[in-house]
Amino acid sequence: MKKQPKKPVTLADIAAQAAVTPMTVSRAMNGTGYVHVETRERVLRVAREMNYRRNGLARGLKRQCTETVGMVIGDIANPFAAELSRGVREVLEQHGYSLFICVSEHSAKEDIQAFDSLADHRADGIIVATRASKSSNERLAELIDSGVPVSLIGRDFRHPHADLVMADNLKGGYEATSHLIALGHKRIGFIGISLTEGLRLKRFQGYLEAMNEHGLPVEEQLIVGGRNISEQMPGYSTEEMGYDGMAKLLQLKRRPTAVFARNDYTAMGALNAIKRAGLRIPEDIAVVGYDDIPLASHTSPTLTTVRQPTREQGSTAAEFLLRRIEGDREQPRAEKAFDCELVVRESTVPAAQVQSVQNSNPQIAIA
Amino acid sequence: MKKQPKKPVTLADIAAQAAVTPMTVSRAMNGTGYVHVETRERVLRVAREMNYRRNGLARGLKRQCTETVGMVIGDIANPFAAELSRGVREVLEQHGYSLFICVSEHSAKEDIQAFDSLADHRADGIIVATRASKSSNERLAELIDSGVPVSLIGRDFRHPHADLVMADNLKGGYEATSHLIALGHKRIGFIGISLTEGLRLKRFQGYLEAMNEHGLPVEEQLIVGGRNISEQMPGYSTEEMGYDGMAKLLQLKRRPTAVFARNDYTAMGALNAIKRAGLRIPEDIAVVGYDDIPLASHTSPTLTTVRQPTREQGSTAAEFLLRRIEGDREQPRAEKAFDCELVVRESTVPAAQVQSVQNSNPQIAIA
DNA sequence: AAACGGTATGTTATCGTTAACCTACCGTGG
DNA sequence: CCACGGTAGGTTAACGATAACATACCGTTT
Repeated sequence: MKKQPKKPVTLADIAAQAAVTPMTVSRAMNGTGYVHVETRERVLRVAREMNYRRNGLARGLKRQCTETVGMVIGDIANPFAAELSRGVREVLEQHGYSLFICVSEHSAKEDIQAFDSLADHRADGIIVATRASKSSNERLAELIDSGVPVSLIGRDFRHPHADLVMADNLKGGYEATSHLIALGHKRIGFIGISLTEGLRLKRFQGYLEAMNEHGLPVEEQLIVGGRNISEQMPGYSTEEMGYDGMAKLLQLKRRPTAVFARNDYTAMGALNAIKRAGLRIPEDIAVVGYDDIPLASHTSPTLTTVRQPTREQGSTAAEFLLRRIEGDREQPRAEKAFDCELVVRESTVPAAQVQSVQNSNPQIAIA
Repeated sequence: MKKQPKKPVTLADIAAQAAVTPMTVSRAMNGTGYVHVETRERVLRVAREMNYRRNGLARGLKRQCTETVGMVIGDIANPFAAELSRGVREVLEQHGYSLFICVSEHSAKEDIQAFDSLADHRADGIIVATRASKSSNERLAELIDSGVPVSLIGRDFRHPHADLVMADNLKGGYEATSHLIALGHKRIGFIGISLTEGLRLKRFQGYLEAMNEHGLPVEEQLIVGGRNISEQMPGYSTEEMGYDGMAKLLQLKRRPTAVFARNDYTAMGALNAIKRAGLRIPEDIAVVGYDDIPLASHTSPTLTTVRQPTREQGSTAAEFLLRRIEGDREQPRAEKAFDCELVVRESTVPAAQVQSVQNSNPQIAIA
């Protein structure tokens, strides 16, 4: 009895061996309908012996669902995206769905490819956590219009039938900047403006708002990006953006006394640039990051940053998506914005003083 | 003419609109067979108007291939895995395959779930880059036996019909340790032994070999793991392992003068523990990591580490897999081990002296 | 004894696409 | 004028699983 690995085993093969019809095998495998105990056991035994593996294509085709969800992220190495995906997976797993992740490397073209690929393979729904762009938004709208359930995370794009989860980054940026202002800083730089996003970046708008509200002038030369060569920007290259941007700021005649970076990687790059220049943090320059990635509490000095409830954003997006998959696909958009939380560490306040800052404002968390 | 997003558009729908048969539509969409130019254009126009999306399930079912490859990784946030996946994607994309990534969170159970999920959905092949375990190896063997092309990366498991790509970590561990020995260190610790892997970890064996070869005693108390609570170990928790392990070593009466960490995250944790203890690196304790993740050149001090050609491992695994998918699935195993390269930075040699170390051994790279 | 509901199967048709085969037309070269 | 090869398309039958329906047998209940 030689194995013939050429042709995969089908229900019909098992049925022949077990002297029943394929339908009975199907029932036995899925536990649906009536099957005599002995029959079921015989069928399952044969299936195991023949190393049967169900054909998800045929199954999905007939059942019109694959119990599969796709997630598109821009950078697989980004701890923020990683944490999102954990939240997503937690929820999906409880409901028996598999998660397939597609990486777009922050390119709009590959974003679209990922959408298409997932839609073609009839994922039951798609979670999108990449940066928005005109072309990808358009394709996304087509998908949603054609009935594919979609849930967006932190994506600046709204559609009446796509759910949306995000963090209140405007407020986060505002609080980060206010924290620096409260510490007495007046010349505060911003690192991480990119060409395509321009000024729409919410955490940057929060920075502007805080500056304006406290009557501080916003100097254009204190607002820097990276080299802006390409849009491709994995984690470690945003770190370069931070390094280069900080280097630019350090060359100014009147350099800033504090900087707010678009994310923690960028902030880490800035930390390095400052240290290379022989300056002290936070005494000479204070630094605030964004995201509170795990590494933020392990840099030296540890990094003051803004934490967004990352895993919760993932799990909420998944819950929204499942509700849409299993309910009405045309139901109105669900939307949820999570509050951010300032986490004060040594990059803005010397270790010894951290405690007192906390007491002055109970809103602030200390790590 | 209202849209009916309920039922997705099929070839038959387009055929009706364009006054041809579904077969002609199929030919027009795929560019196969003869189709009159005008017909093709009419068909394509109708398809676009109707927002047609091909059904990959039906297509895959009929064609017996999905042009899809699955990849299983243990930790999505691990830059090493990220870089592997980039290598994989590069190659797959050139050949028109999509990549779906499944994350197992370093759990054997979820490893198996990922395999099953990918096999069920009839991925044309699977790339596995998770840690080996008994149960997952068994399931993997079943899959391979049933004809699914599988390509393994850095996984200590061999099968006659599964290709294997890895780095020569034995040699890497040997060279890292030898480097420390050459610098005059005699008491060298190892951080990162885990309960399940035990002593099979190749880079640890390299450590042992180097110590023995140079006549240095291997002291059991210098070999530490982390808290070993769970097997789940994303990047930042291996960092904790490094911190905790180093803390243990620092409490010894006679502490080591150098440590070799199982990977860069672990090494970063060790760096932090040493700095917290007020000791200098490398003067008091030298540290070597493994993997050369992007952050390794941005820590302070920068991290001496062992670089493995990561992206190449990914692309080679993908090439092996494609060869198997498109050729004979029963072809004998291809196997390739990549050489590692010691990268000397400040955590073992003070910045000023790095140059001279390089000259004494042209094998060593300087970053 | 007929009717009924529960149990255990078998039959048929279909999901959407495409490989394989078949038909038919056209112009051209022998 | 016919055979032939190229072109343009249609027809049929799967791919593998399962929903929907049909069958058949049992033991009860009325």
